[in-house]
Amino acid sequence: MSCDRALREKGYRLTPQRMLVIEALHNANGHISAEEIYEQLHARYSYSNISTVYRTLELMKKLNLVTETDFSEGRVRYHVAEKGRHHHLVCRTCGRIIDLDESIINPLKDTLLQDYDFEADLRHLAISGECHDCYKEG
Amino acid sequence: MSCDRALREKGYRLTPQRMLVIEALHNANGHISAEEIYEQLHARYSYSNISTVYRTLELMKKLNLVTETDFSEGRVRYHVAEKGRHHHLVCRTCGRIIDLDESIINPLKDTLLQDYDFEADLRHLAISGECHDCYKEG
DNA sequence: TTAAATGCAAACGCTTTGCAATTGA
DNA sequence: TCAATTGCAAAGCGTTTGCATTTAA
Repeated sequence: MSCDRALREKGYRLTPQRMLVIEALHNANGHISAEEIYEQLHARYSYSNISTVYRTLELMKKLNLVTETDFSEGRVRYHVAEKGRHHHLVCRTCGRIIDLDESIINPLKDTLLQDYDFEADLRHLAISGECHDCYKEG
Repeated sequence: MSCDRALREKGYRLTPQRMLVIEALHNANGHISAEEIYEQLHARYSYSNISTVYRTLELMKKLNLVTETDFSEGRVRYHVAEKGRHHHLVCRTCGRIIDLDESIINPLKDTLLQDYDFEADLRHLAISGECHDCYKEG
């Protein structure tokens, strides 16, 4: 279901600002920060505000329409939930981000459930480390 | 090797402030925040400052004497490296933290290295989710 | 003696909030 | 109509920084 409809169905208003935030999220290739969303919003709607972006993102998180990932950059990045679950390998040296399929993590998820009775929420994991090129040199 | 000696050997001074920061880290049962370290430091050394705590922690991170873990609390927590590597399951509902042995994560680490040529830094992973008691009720 | 380390106060960067004005349904 | 939403400005919070002063070695 589209984010637009999801908002409406829960009784929330679909304002121009919210539409543009949703559009920025969808157009983003990869993960996008609140600041970047705001830049796009502001370019098309100059009398808009970053607090609206944060409020919209908070709402969308609550409705499970976006997920939040912390790449340890001092700010958090957002991603539309419906684009699928995947994970990230973040190279601490060159900054490269390698996408990782959910299936790689599933064995761990299963172990945690069986051995620890813990239902892990592994929707967007960012694993830090070093990529091949960088640790070859280090 | 003790943190005190490690600092000395690298040519850094062992100030009273640094000793108290190290002591707070060692006495901490589990993970401790900069603010909590500062409270202990300040109680014994009233003319001390939180910026010293941050500077000491930064130095100790650089020397691999402490590790940093983000429990998504809006602040980061520290832990002496020599106390051993372990991971955490954080229940998003009741806040309970379950310690997890490193060995649980090793298969994933191996997979990432073999399949992705990625040397993952999994020294202190915090995995969010729900513990048995909470997801039984949810 | 002197470079390293500290205290202080101010700045920083991301995020949140109170409130009056606006607006979607 | 009128509660939901917004813009604005200011605050909040953890963390960092510039600089004069102090201090460990």
